[in-house]
Amino acid sequence: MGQEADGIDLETSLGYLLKEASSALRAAMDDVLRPLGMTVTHYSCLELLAQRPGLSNSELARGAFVTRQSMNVLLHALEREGHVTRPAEAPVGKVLPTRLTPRGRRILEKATVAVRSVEERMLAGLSETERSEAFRVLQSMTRSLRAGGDQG
Amino acid sequence: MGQEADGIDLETSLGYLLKEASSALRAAMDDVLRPLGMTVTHYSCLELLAQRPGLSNSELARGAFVTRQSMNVLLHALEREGHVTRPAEAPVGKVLPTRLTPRGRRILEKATVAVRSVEERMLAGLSETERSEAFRVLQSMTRSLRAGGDQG
DNA sequence: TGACCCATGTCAGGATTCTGACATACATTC
DNA sequence: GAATGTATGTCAGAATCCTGACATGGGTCA
Repeated sequence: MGQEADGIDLETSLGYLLKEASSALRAAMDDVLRPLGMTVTHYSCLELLAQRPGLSNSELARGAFVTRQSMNVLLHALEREGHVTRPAEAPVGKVLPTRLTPRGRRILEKATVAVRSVEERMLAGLSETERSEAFRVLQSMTRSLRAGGDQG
Repeated sequence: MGQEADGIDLETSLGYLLKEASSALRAAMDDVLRPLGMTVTHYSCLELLAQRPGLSNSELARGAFVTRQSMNVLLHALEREGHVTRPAEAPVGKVLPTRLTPRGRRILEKATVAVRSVEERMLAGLSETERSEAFRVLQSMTRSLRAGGDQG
């Protein structure tokens, strides 16, 4: 009610609110990551590698929500800075498994502290049940959106 | 438990989930908007103008989560296509109030139908109480994130 | 009235990302 | 063993967006 055929009320739209929250999160993360010379994609890539060493370029791209090409240039930069290593030749197939260097692991630790503070600030004021509820709802939304994308 | 000082478990991170959901939503909206030759920012701008006619460039930028500069080039494009109109001179100050043309209103109606279908798909499987719960939680997150950003 | 501060619209430059395309490697099928 | 389909890494070009900067208009305060 209140939003007939004349438009979608942005004030009450969950889609708009989702974008708003995501935008605020990105901005907050960028703020705390900037002193470390890192960006959100930077951090995402490193964090993914810490949890699942040996990930390929394509897998990292999917995990960080960017294209293979973007992740490729990022990996080259990280390699140049000595934060990750990739074998010159693929052990099997074309996949070049990427791994963190000690230096990469070190800067990731700093970034993790910063990011965790942001996440805690975001969750401030929410009870434990509200957090798990939000978790389930967000998962449901993502699943439903992905399910429909295959029809085209 | 399970996510001590060695990192943030992306599988259980609400921040990561938020980004994932937002990314899926954007992809789904782009899919249904592409046949109309529109992008998400396009649509956001038109929808904002429909609800609050006379919005300025800067206000539209904030509402669509882009910079003034990006919104400026978008408005020029929309003006060239005859979807919006802006006075040649500012009635007061430097602000140029923007308004939808009948043609802009027409294409917005089509876009609204498409976007509404995406939003309904996203909300499928969620009860009414879950939706309002998600609404409150997302609002709380955004507010908390914004509150801390002013300290720098 | 004048100084100061903030917000706006706009221009130029650079950085980032994406779209499109290609060759290669593995798995599956016949 | 050959053909096909899928997935990967990479290159080139274009589109997009942002950072930095400038001049202008309005409000506040002395």
